[in-house]
Amino acid sequence: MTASFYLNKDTFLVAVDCIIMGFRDNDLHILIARRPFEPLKGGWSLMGGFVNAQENIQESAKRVVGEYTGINDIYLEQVGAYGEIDRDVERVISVVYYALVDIEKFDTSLAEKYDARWIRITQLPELVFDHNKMVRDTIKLLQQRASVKPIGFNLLGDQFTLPTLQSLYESIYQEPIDKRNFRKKLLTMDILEKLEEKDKNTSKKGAFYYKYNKEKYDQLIQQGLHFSL
Amino acid sequence: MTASFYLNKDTFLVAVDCIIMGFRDNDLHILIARRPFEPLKGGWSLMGGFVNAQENIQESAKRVVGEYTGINDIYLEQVGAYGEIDRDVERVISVVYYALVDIEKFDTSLAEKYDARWIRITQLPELVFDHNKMVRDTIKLLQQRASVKPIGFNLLGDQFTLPTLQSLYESIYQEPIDKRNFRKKLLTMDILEKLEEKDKNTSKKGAFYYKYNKEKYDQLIQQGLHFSL
DNA sequence: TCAAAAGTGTTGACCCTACACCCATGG
DNA sequence: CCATGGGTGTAGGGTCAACACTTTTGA
Repeated sequence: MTASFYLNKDTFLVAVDCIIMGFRDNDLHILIARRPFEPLKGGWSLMGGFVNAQENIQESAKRVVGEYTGINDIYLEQVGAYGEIDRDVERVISVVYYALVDIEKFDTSLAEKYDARWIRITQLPELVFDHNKMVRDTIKLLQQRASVKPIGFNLLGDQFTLPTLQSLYESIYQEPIDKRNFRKKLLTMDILEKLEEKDKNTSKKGAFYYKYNKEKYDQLIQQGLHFSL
Repeated sequence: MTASFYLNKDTFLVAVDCIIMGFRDNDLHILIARRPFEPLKGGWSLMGGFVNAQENIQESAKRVVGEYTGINDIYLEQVGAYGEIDRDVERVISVVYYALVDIEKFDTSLAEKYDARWIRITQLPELVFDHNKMVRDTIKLLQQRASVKPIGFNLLGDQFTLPTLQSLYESIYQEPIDKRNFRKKLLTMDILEKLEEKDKNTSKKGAFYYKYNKEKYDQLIQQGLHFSL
Protein backbone atom coordinates (compact mmCIF):
# COMPACT_ATOMS: atom_id res chain seq x y z
CA MET A 1 0.00 0.00 0.00
CA THR A 2 2.75 2.46 0.78
CA ALA A 3 4.04 2.05 -2.72
CA SER A 4 0.90 2.75 -4.65
CA PHE A 5 2.42 5.73 -6.41
CA TYR A 6 5.06 3.49 -7.87
CA LEU A 7 2.63 1.33 -9.78
CA ASN A 8 2.20 1.57 -13.50
CA LYS A 9 5.60 3.11 -14.06
CA ASP A 10 7.91 1.85 -16.75
CA THR A 11 10.73 -0.36 -15.66
CA PHE A 12 14.10 -0.83 -17.30
CA LEU A 13 16.92 -3.24 -17.69
CA VAL A 14 19.93 -1.68 -16.01
CA ALA A 15 23.40 -2.70 -17.07
CA VAL A 16 26.85 -1.80 -15.87
CA ASP A 17 29.59 -1.32 -18.41
CA CYS A 18 33.11 -1.29 -17.08
CA ILE A 19 36.09 0.42 -18.56
CA ILE A 20 38.80 -1.73 -17.10
CA MET A 21 42.14 -0.01 -17.41
CA GLY A 22 45.61 -1.37 -16.98
CA PHE A 23 49.08 -0.06 -17.71
CA ARG A 24 51.55 -2.05 -19.80
CA ASP A 25 54.34 -1.35 -22.29
CA ASN A 26 54.24 2.37 -21.63
CA ASP A 27 50.56 2.71 -22.49
CA LEU A 28 47.16 2.57 -20.91
CA HIS A 29 45.19 -0.44 -22.06
CA ILE A 30 41.53 -1.24 -21.88
CA LEU A 31 40.06 -4.71 -21.64
CA ILE A 32 37.52 -5.36 -24.37
CA ALA A 33 35.91 -8.54 -25.66
CA ARG A 34 34.05 -9.97 -28.58
CA ARG A 35 30.37 -9.80 -27.82
CA PRO A 36 29.14 -13.38 -27.44
CA PHE A 37 25.48 -12.88 -28.28
CA GLU A 38 23.12 -11.03 -30.54
CA PRO A 39 22.62 -8.25 -31.35
CA LEU A 40 26.00 -7.28 -32.78
CA LYS A 41 27.45 -10.65 -31.87
CA GLY A 42 31.19 -10.58 -32.52
CA GLY A 43 31.49 -6.80 -32.20
CA TRP A 44 34.01 -5.31 -29.82
CA SER A 45 32.48 -4.43 -26.51
CA LEU A 46 33.31 -3.18 -23.05
CA MET A 47 32.94 -5.65 -20.22
CA GLY A 48 29.43 -5.47 -18.92
CA GLY A 49 26.61 -7.19 -17.16
CA PHE A 50 23.18 -6.59 -15.79
CA VAL A 51 22.46 -5.22 -12.36
CA ASN A 52 20.73 -7.72 -10.10
CA ALA A 53 17.93 -6.74 -7.81
CA GLN A 54 19.84 -7.72 -4.69
CA GLU A 55 23.01 -5.68 -5.26
CA ASN A 56 23.71 -2.00 -5.52
CA ILE A 57 25.17 -0.66 -8.74
CA GLN A 58 28.73 -0.36 -7.54
CA GLU A 59 28.62 -3.94 -6.33
CA SER A 60 27.49 -4.99 -9.79
CA ALA A 61 30.46 -3.23 -11.29
CA LYS A 62 32.85 -4.85 -8.84
CA ARG A 63 31.33 -8.21 -9.62
CA VAL A 64 31.72 -7.67 -13.36
CA VAL A 65 35.34 -6.60 -13.02
CA GLY A 66 36.08 -9.60 -10.82
CA GLU A 67 34.37 -11.94 -13.23
CA TYR A 68 36.38 -10.82 -16.24
CA THR A 69 39.78 -10.18 -14.67
CA GLY A 70 40.00 -12.27 -11.52
CA ILE A 71 41.06 -9.11 -9.70
CA ASN A 72 39.21 -7.88 -6.65
CA ASP A 73 41.55 -5.18 -5.45
CA ILE A 74 40.47 -2.38 -7.72
CA TYR A 75 39.85 1.33 -7.84
CA LEU A 76 36.35 1.95 -9.07
CA GLU A 77 34.56 5.16 -9.88
CA GLN A 78 31.30 5.89 -11.59
CA VAL A 79 31.37 7.77 -14.86
CA GLY A 80 27.63 8.21 -15.30
CA ALA A 81 24.39 6.81 -16.64
CA TYR A 82 23.80 6.39 -20.35
CA GLY A 83 20.19 6.30 -21.33
CA GLU A 84 19.59 7.01 -24.97
CA ILE A 85 16.51 5.25 -26.18
CA ASP A 86 18.18 3.52 -29.09
CA ARG A 87 21.49 2.78 -27.46
CA ASP A 88 20.81 -0.95 -27.45
CA VAL A 89 18.14 -3.12 -28.97
CA GLU A 90 16.08 -3.37 -25.88
CA ARG A 91 15.74 -0.25 -23.80
CA VAL A 92 18.73 -0.64 -21.54
CA ILE A 93 20.10 1.98 -19.21
CA SER A 94 23.81 1.57 -18.65
CA VAL A 95 25.73 2.82 -15.69
CA VAL A 96 29.39 3.15 -16.55
CA TYR A 97 32.30 2.66 -14.17
CA TYR A 98 35.96 2.79 -14.80
CA ALA A 99 38.28 0.46 -12.93
CA LEU A 100 42.01 0.89 -12.46
CA VAL A 101 43.74 -2.42 -11.98
CA ASP A 102 47.25 -3.78 -11.72
CA ILE A 103 47.44 -5.60 -15.00
CA GLU A 104 50.00 -8.02 -13.57
CA LYS A 105 47.25 -9.57 -11.50
CA PHE A 106 45.11 -10.31 -14.53
CA ASP A 107 44.06 -13.94 -14.79
CA THR A 108 45.05 -14.65 -18.36
CA SER A 109 42.94 -17.77 -18.58
CA LEU A 110 39.94 -15.46 -18.57
CA ALA A 111 41.13 -13.83 -21.76
CA GLU A 112 40.41 -17.00 -23.71
CA LYS A 113 37.27 -17.80 -21.83
CA TYR A 114 35.69 -14.48 -22.73
CA ASP A 115 37.58 -13.74 -25.94
CA ALA A 116 38.94 -10.64 -24.27
CA ARG A 117 42.06 -8.57 -24.91
CA TRP A 118 43.92 -5.60 -23.59
CA ILE A 119 44.05 -2.91 -26.24
CA ARG A 120 46.05 0.31 -26.13
CA ILE A 121 43.71 3.23 -25.66
CA THR A 122 45.34 4.85 -28.63
CA GLN A 123 44.35 1.93 -30.81
CA LEU A 124 40.82 1.13 -29.79
CA PRO A 125 38.67 -0.25 -32.57
CA GLU A 126 35.08 0.70 -33.20
CA LEU A 127 33.04 -0.59 -30.27
CA VAL A 128 29.38 -1.54 -30.17
CA PHE A 129 26.59 0.87 -29.30
CA ASP A 130 27.80 3.98 -27.49
CA HIS A 131 30.82 2.32 -25.92
CA ASN A 132 33.30 4.57 -27.69
CA LYS A 133 31.63 7.58 -26.17
CA MET A 134 31.81 5.95 -22.76
CA VAL A 135 35.54 5.53 -23.19
CA ARG A 136 36.03 9.10 -24.33
CA ASP A 137 34.09 10.40 -21.34
CA THR A 138 36.11 8.17 -19.05
CA ILE A 139 39.44 9.39 -20.35
CA LYS A 140 38.37 12.96 -19.80
CA LEU A 141 37.27 12.10 -16.27
CA LEU A 142 40.46 10.20 -15.57
CA GLN A 143 42.60 13.11 -16.71
CA GLN A 144 40.60 15.34 -14.46
CA ARG A 145 41.00 12.99 -11.51
CA ALA A 146 44.68 12.43 -12.11
CA SER A 147 45.24 16.16 -11.89
CA VAL A 148 43.72 16.27 -8.43
CA LYS A 149 44.54 12.93 -6.87
CA PRO A 150 47.62 10.79 -7.25
CA ILE A 151 45.31 8.17 -8.64
CA GLY A 152 47.76 6.56 -11.00
CA PHE A 153 49.30 4.32 -8.37
CA ASN A 154 46.28 2.08 -8.64
CA LEU A 155 47.54 1.00 -12.02
CA LEU A 156 50.93 -0.10 -10.79
CA GLY A 157 52.24 -2.82 -8.55
CA ASP A 158 53.74 -2.23 -5.12
CA GLN A 159 56.96 -0.90 -6.55
CA PHE A 160 57.70 0.98 -9.71
CA THR A 161 60.34 3.22 -11.19
CA LEU A 162 60.02 6.92 -11.85
CA PRO A 163 60.39 6.49 -15.61
CA THR A 164 57.48 4.05 -15.50
CA LEU A 165 55.37 6.40 -13.43
CA GLN A 166 56.13 9.19 -15.82
CA SER A 167 55.15 7.22 -18.86
CA LEU A 168 51.93 6.30 -17.10
CA TYR A 169 51.08 9.96 -16.69
CA GLU A 170 52.11 10.67 -20.23
CA SER A 171 49.71 7.99 -21.33
CA ILE A 172 46.90 9.42 -19.23
CA TYR A 173 47.39 12.94 -20.52
CA GLN A 174 48.40 11.78 -23.95
CA GLU A 175 51.25 14.23 -24.09
CA PRO A 176 54.92 14.23 -23.13
CA ILE A 177 56.03 15.51 -19.75
CA ASP A 178 59.36 17.05 -18.87
CA LYS A 179 61.41 14.52 -16.92
CA ARG A 180 63.00 16.90 -14.45
CA ASN A 181 59.83 18.80 -13.71
CA PHE A 182 57.91 15.59 -13.21
CA ARG A 183 60.41 14.19 -10.75
CA LYS A 184 60.69 17.44 -8.89
CA LYS A 185 56.97 17.65 -8.37
CA LEU A 186 56.52 14.05 -7.37
CA LEU A 187 59.43 13.98 -4.98
CA THR A 188 58.51 17.24 -3.28
CA MET A 189 55.05 15.82 -2.58
CA ASP A 190 56.86 13.46 -0.30
CA ILE A 191 54.68 10.42 -0.86
CA LEU A 192 57.35 8.28 -2.50
CA GLU A 193 60.01 6.19 -0.84
CA LYS A 194 63.14 5.22 -2.69
CA LEU A 195 64.08 1.59 -2.40
CA GLU A 196 67.47 -0.10 -2.65
CA GLU A 197 66.88 -2.23 -5.71
CA LYS A 198 66.95 -1.19 -9.30
CA ASP A 199 64.92 -2.31 -12.23
CA LYS A 200 67.38 -3.32 -14.92
CA ASN A 201 64.88 -4.51 -17.48
CA THR A 202 64.75 -1.37 -19.50
CA SER A 203 68.25 0.02 -19.26
CA LYS A 204 71.83 -0.97 -18.50
CA LYS A 205 72.08 1.61 -15.78
CA GLY A 206 68.89 0.55 -14.09
CA ALA A 207 66.24 2.72 -12.45
CA PHE A 208 65.59 2.74 -8.75
CA TYR A 209 62.34 1.29 -7.55
CA TYR A 210 60.06 3.43 -5.44
CA LYS A 211 56.99 2.62 -3.46
CA TYR A 212 54.40 5.03 -2.25
CA ASN A 213 53.76 5.85 1.35
CA LYS A 214 50.18 4.74 1.86
CA GLU A 215 49.55 6.92 4.89
CA LYS A 216 50.67 10.18 3.35
CA TYR A 217 48.97 9.23 0.14
CA ASP A 218 45.63 8.67 1.88
CA GLN A 219 46.15 11.86 3.81
CA LEU A 220 46.58 13.79 0.59
CA ILE A 221 43.55 12.17 -0.99
CA GLN A 222 41.54 13.23 2.02
CA GLN A 223 42.65 16.82 1.61
CA GLY A 224 41.79 16.75 -2.07
CA LEU A 225 45.22 18.12 -2.82
CA HIS A 226 45.74 19.81 -6.11
CA PHE A 227 48.23 17.67 -7.91
CA SER A 228 48.52 19.36 -11.25
CA LEU A 229 50.58 17.11 -13.48
CA MET B 1 14.66 -13.53 -31.09
CA THR B 2 17.61 -11.16 -31.19
CA ALA B 3 16.99 -10.22 -27.61
CA SER B 4 16.89 -13.63 -26.03
CA PHE B 5 19.85 -12.91 -23.79
CA TYR B 6 17.95 -10.05 -22.23
CA LEU B 7 15.18 -12.24 -20.89
CA ASN B 8 14.89 -13.09 -17.23
CA LYS B 9 16.89 -10.12 -16.10
CA ASP B 10 15.71 -7.91 -13.28
CA THR B 11 14.16 -4.62 -14.25
CA PHE B 12 14.05 -1.43 -12.25
CA LEU B 13 12.13 1.72 -11.76
CA VAL B 14 14.36 4.56 -12.87
CA ALA B 15 13.80 8.03 -11.49
CA VAL B 16 15.43 11.37 -12.15
CA ASP B 17 16.04 13.69 -9.24
CA CYS B 18 16.82 17.26 -10.11
CA ILE B 19 18.81 19.71 -8.11
CA ILE B 20 17.35 22.91 -9.44
CA MET B 21 19.56 25.82 -8.55
CA GLY B 22 18.86 29.49 -8.67
CA PHE B 23 20.63 32.58 -7.39
CA ARG B 24 18.86 35.12 -5.25
CA ASP B 25 19.69 37.48 -2.39
CA ASN B 26 23.40 36.78 -2.68
CA ASP B 27 23.01 33.05 -2.21
CA LEU B 28 22.50 29.91 -4.20
CA HIS B 29 19.09 28.41 -3.62
CA ILE B 30 17.70 24.98 -4.35
CA LEU B 31 14.10 24.21 -5.11
CA ILE B 32 12.68 21.56 -2.80
CA ALA B 33 9.14 20.43 -2.06
CA ARG B 34 7.06 18.55 0.42
CA ARG B 35 6.71 15.00 -0.76
CA PRO B 36 3.06 14.50 -1.67
CA PHE B 37 2.83 10.74 -1.25
CA GLU B 38 3.95 7.87 0.89
CA PRO B 39 6.49 6.78 1.90
CA LEU B 40 7.82 9.76 3.84
CA LYS B 41 4.88 11.88 2.78
CA GLY B 42 5.50 15.45 3.89
CA GLY B 43 9.27 15.09 4.01
CA TRP B 44 11.48 17.55 2.13
CA SER B 45 12.49 16.24 -1.22
CA LEU B 46 14.26 17.19 -4.41
CA MET B 47 12.14 17.56 -7.50
CA GLY B 48 11.89 14.23 -9.22
CA GLY B 49 9.95 11.99 -11.49
CA PHE B 50 10.15 8.66 -13.21
CA VAL B 51 11.78 8.06 -16.55
CA ASN B 52 9.32 7.05 -19.24
CA ALA B 53 10.10 4.37 -21.77
CA GLN B 54 9.85 6.75 -24.69
CA GLU B 55 12.30 9.43 -23.52
CA ASN B 56 15.99 9.42 -22.78
CA ILE B 57 17.16 10.26 -19.30
CA GLN B 58 18.19 13.82 -19.99
CA GLU B 59 14.81 14.48 -21.56
CA SER B 60 13.17 13.21 -18.41
CA ALA B 61 15.20 15.63 -16.36
CA LYS B 62 14.33 18.51 -18.66
CA ARG B 63 10.68 17.55 -18.42
CA VAL B 64 10.81 17.45 -14.64
CA VAL B 65 12.50 20.83 -14.39
CA GLY B 66 9.97 22.33 -16.79
CA GLU B 67 7.11 20.82 -14.86
CA TYR B 68 8.16 22.27 -11.54
CA THR B 69 9.56 25.63 -12.60
CA GLY B 70 7.93 26.55 -15.89
CA ILE B 71 11.44 27.20 -17.24
CA ASN B 72 12.69 25.49 -20.35
CA ASP B 73 15.87 27.40 -20.98
CA ILE B 74 18.14 25.61 -18.57
CA TYR B 75 21.66 24.33 -18.15
CA LEU B 76 21.52 20.67 -17.30
CA GLU B 77 24.26 18.26 -16.38
CA GLN B 78 24.21 14.77 -15.02
CA VAL B 79 25.67 14.16 -11.60
CA GLY B 80 25.42 10.39 -11.57
CA ALA B 81 23.35 7.32 -10.80
CA TYR B 82 22.39 6.45 -7.27
CA GLY B 83 21.57 2.83 -6.76
CA GLU B 84 21.69 1.74 -3.17
CA ILE B 85 19.30 -1.10 -2.55
CA ASP B 86 17.52 0.55 0.34
CA ARG B 87 17.56 4.09 -0.95
CA ASP B 88 13.81 4.10 -1.42
CA VAL B 89 11.03 1.72 -0.48
CA GLU B 90 10.84 0.07 -3.82
CA ARG B 91 14.09 -0.60 -5.57
CA VAL B 92 14.48 2.63 -7.45
CA ILE B 93 17.57 3.73 -9.30
CA SER B 94 17.87 7.49 -9.44
CA VAL B 95 19.79 9.45 -11.99
CA VAL B 96 20.62 12.87 -10.64
CA TYR B 97 20.92 16.05 -12.69
CA TYR B 98 21.57 19.54 -11.60
CA ALA B 99 19.92 22.41 -13.40
CA LEU B 100 21.01 26.04 -13.36
CA VAL B 101 18.12 28.38 -13.97
CA ASP B 102 17.42 32.08 -13.93
CA ILE B 103 15.27 32.25 -10.85
CA GLU B 104 13.50 35.34 -12.20
CA LYS B 105 11.80 33.14 -14.74
CA PHE B 106 10.32 30.89 -12.09
CA ASP B 107 6.58 30.49 -12.34
CA THR B 108 5.59 31.21 -8.76
CA SER B 109 2.17 29.69 -9.14
CA LEU B 110 3.93 26.34 -9.28
CA ALA B 111 5.32 26.88 -5.81
CA GLU B 112 1.88 26.56 -4.30
CA LYS B 113 0.79 23.83 -6.64
CA TYR B 114 3.67 21.59 -5.59
CA ASP B 115 4.30 22.96 -2.12
CA ALA B 116 7.77 23.92 -3.26
CA ARG B 117 10.25 26.51 -2.05
CA TRP B 118 13.62 27.93 -2.81
CA ILE B 119 15.94 27.28 0.11
CA ARG B 120 19.44 28.68 0.57
CA ILE B 121 21.97 25.92 0.12
CA THR B 122 23.48 26.91 3.42
CA GLN B 123 20.18 26.25 5.14
CA LEU B 124 18.92 23.05 3.62
CA PRO B 125 16.86 20.91 5.95
CA GLU B 126 17.12 17.16 6.22
CA LEU B 127 15.88 15.70 2.95
CA VAL B 128 14.33 12.31 2.31
CA PHE B 129 16.32 9.22 1.35
CA ASP B 130 19.80 10.05 0.04
CA HIS B 131 18.87 13.46 -1.32
CA ASN B 132 21.26 15.29 0.97
CA LYS B 133 24.13 13.28 -0.42
CA MET B 134 22.99 14.10 -3.94
CA VAL B 135 23.14 17.78 -3.09
CA ARG B 136 26.59 17.49 -1.54
CA ASP B 137 27.89 15.67 -4.58
CA THR B 138 26.34 18.29 -6.83
CA ILE B 139 27.95 21.18 -5.01
CA LYS B 140 31.32 19.55 -5.31
CA LEU B 141 30.73 19.00 -9.02
CA LEU B 142 29.48 22.53 -9.51
CA GLN B 143 32.56 23.97 -7.83
CA GLN B 144 34.66 21.85 -10.07
CA ARG B 145 32.82 22.95 -13.18
CA ALA B 146 32.79 26.58 -12.18
CA SER B 147 36.57 26.50 -11.96
CA VAL B 148 36.84 25.33 -15.53
CA LYS B 149 33.91 26.88 -17.34
CA PRO B 150 32.27 30.26 -16.82
CA ILE B 151 29.15 28.32 -15.98
CA GLY B 152 27.70 30.76 -13.51
CA PHE B 153 26.08 32.95 -16.15
CA ASN B 154 23.35 30.37 -16.49
CA LEU B 155 22.10 31.44 -13.09
CA LEU B 156 21.73 35.08 -14.02
CA GLY B 157 19.56 37.06 -16.36
CA ASP B 158 20.80 38.74 -19.51
CA GLN B 159 22.46 41.51 -17.59
CA PHE B 160 24.04 41.59 -14.19
CA THR B 161 26.50 43.62 -12.19
CA LEU B 162 29.99 42.58 -11.21
CA PRO B 163 29.18 42.67 -7.49
CA THR B 164 26.33 40.26 -8.18
CA LEU B 165 28.52 37.98 -10.24
CA GLN B 166 31.09 37.99 -7.50
CA SER B 167 28.64 37.09 -4.80
CA LEU B 168 27.41 34.28 -7.02
CA TYR B 169 30.91 32.83 -7.17
CA GLU B 170 31.35 33.36 -3.47
CA SER B 171 28.19 31.40 -2.94
CA ILE B 172 29.37 28.59 -5.18
CA TYR B 173 32.75 28.32 -3.50
CA GLN B 174 31.38 29.17 -0.11
CA GLU B 175 34.24 31.51 0.60
CA PRO B 176 34.97 35.21 0.09
CA ILE B 177 36.80 36.39 -3.01
CA ASP B 178 38.97 39.46 -3.36
CA LYS B 179 37.07 42.10 -5.29
CA ARG B 180 39.94 43.48 -7.33
CA ASN B 181 41.36 40.11 -8.23
CA PHE B 182 37.95 38.83 -9.24
CA ARG B 183 37.28 41.78 -11.53
CA LYS B 184 40.71 41.66 -13.02
CA LYS B 185 40.37 38.01 -13.94
CA LEU B 186 36.88 38.30 -15.34
CA LEU B 187 37.59 41.39 -17.38
CA THR B 188 40.82 40.09 -18.85
CA MET B 189 38.94 37.02 -20.07
CA ASP B 190 37.21 39.43 -22.36
CA ILE B 191 33.81 37.79 -22.36
CA LEU B 192 31.97 40.63 -20.63
CA GLU B 193 30.59 43.77 -22.17
CA LYS B 194 29.94 46.81 -20.05
CA LEU B 195 26.56 48.43 -20.62
CA GLU B 196 25.45 52.00 -20.15
CA GLU B 197 22.91 51.50 -17.41
CA LYS B 198 23.51 51.04 -13.76
CA ASP B 199 21.72 48.98 -11.19
CA LYS B 200 20.83 51.31 -8.36
CA ASN B 201 18.94 48.83 -6.25
CA THR B 202 21.76 47.99 -3.93
CA SER B 203 23.72 51.20 -3.66
CA LYS B 204 23.46 54.93 -4.13
CA LYS B 205 26.32 55.00 -6.55
CA GLY B 206 24.95 52.19 -8.63
CA ALA B 207 26.84 49.36 -10.33
CA PHE B 208 27.19 49.05 -14.06
CA TYR B 209 25.38 46.26 -15.76
CA TYR B 210 27.34 43.85 -17.89
CA LYS B 211 26.29 41.20 -20.29
CA TYR B 212 28.35 38.36 -21.55
CA ASN B 213 29.47 37.93 -25.11
CA LYS B 214 27.85 34.68 -26.11
CA GLU B 215 30.23 33.94 -28.97
CA LYS B 216 33.42 34.33 -27.00
CA TYR B 217 31.84 32.52 -24.11
CA ASP B 218 30.92 29.52 -26.25
CA GLN B 219 34.35 29.63 -27.79
CA LEU B 220 35.92 29.41 -24.35
CA ILE B 221 33.66 26.57 -23.30
CA GLN B 222 34.73 24.70 -26.39
CA GLN B 223 38.36 25.11 -25.50
CA GLY B 224 37.75 23.93 -21.96
CA LEU B 225 39.57 26.98 -20.69
CA HIS B 226 40.93 26.87 -17.21
CA PHE B 227 39.05 29.52 -15.36
CA SER B 228 40.38 29.16 -11.85
CA LEU B 229 38.22 31.30 -9.59
C1' DT C 1 84.06 1.94 -26.12
C1' DC C 2 79.70 3.11 -27.21
C1' DA C 3 74.74 3.16 -27.14
C1' DA C 4 70.80 3.82 -24.31
C1' DA C 5 68.30 5.16 -20.56
C1' DA C 6 68.70 7.37 -15.69
C1' DG C 7 69.49 11.06 -13.13
C1' DT C 8 70.22 16.01 -11.81
C1' DG C 9 69.45 22.50 -11.10
C1' DT C 10 68.79 26.92 -12.61
C1' DT C 11 66.51 30.82 -14.58
C1' DG C 12 62.92 33.81 -16.51
C1' DA C 13 58.12 34.45 -17.23
C1' DC C 14 53.88 34.48 -15.58
C1' DC C 15 50.22 34.22 -12.27
C1' DC C 16 48.21 34.56 -7.94
C1' DT C 17 47.59 37.03 -3.69
C1' DA C 18 47.43 40.59 -0.56
C1' DC C 19 46.29 45.00 0.32
C1' DA C 20 43.84 50.60 0.96
C1' DC C 21 41.91 54.45 -0.78
C1' DC C 22 38.80 57.44 -3.65
C1' DC C 23 34.20 57.91 -6.02
C1' DA C 24 29.34 58.68 -6.65
C1' DT C 25 25.02 59.38 -4.78
C1' DG C 26 20.51 59.20 -2.10
C1' DG C 27 18.85 60.25 2.02
C1' DC D 1 27.36 65.87 4.63
C1' DC D 2 27.82 61.36 5.52
C1' DA D 3 27.05 56.45 5.11
C1' DT D 4 27.09 52.88 1.79
C1' DG D 5 28.55 50.10 -1.65
C1' DG D 6 31.30 50.64 -6.33
C1' DG D 7 35.38 50.99 -8.42
C1' DT D 8 40.59 50.98 -9.17
C1' DG D 9 46.62 49.32 -9.32
C1' DT D 10 50.80 47.53 -7.66
C1' DA D 11 54.43 44.84 -5.71
C1' DG D 12 56.31 40.34 -3.83
C1' DG D 13 56.29 35.45 -3.73
C1' DG D 14 55.57 31.29 -5.59
C1' DT D 15 54.84 28.17 -9.28
C1' DC D 16 55.45 26.43 -13.94
C1' DA D 17 58.03 25.62 -18.11
C1' DA D 18 62.06 25.38 -20.68
C1' DC D 19 66.40 23.66 -21.13
C1' DA D 20 71.60 20.12 -21.55
C1' DC D 21 74.89 17.53 -19.68
C1' DT D 22 76.84 13.64 -16.77
C1' DT D 23 76.45 8.83 -15.09
C1' DT D 24 76.14 3.95 -15.39
C1' DT D 25 76.75 -0.36 -17.44
C1' DG D 26 75.71 -4.34 -20.62
C1' DA D 27 76.79 -5.68 -24.95
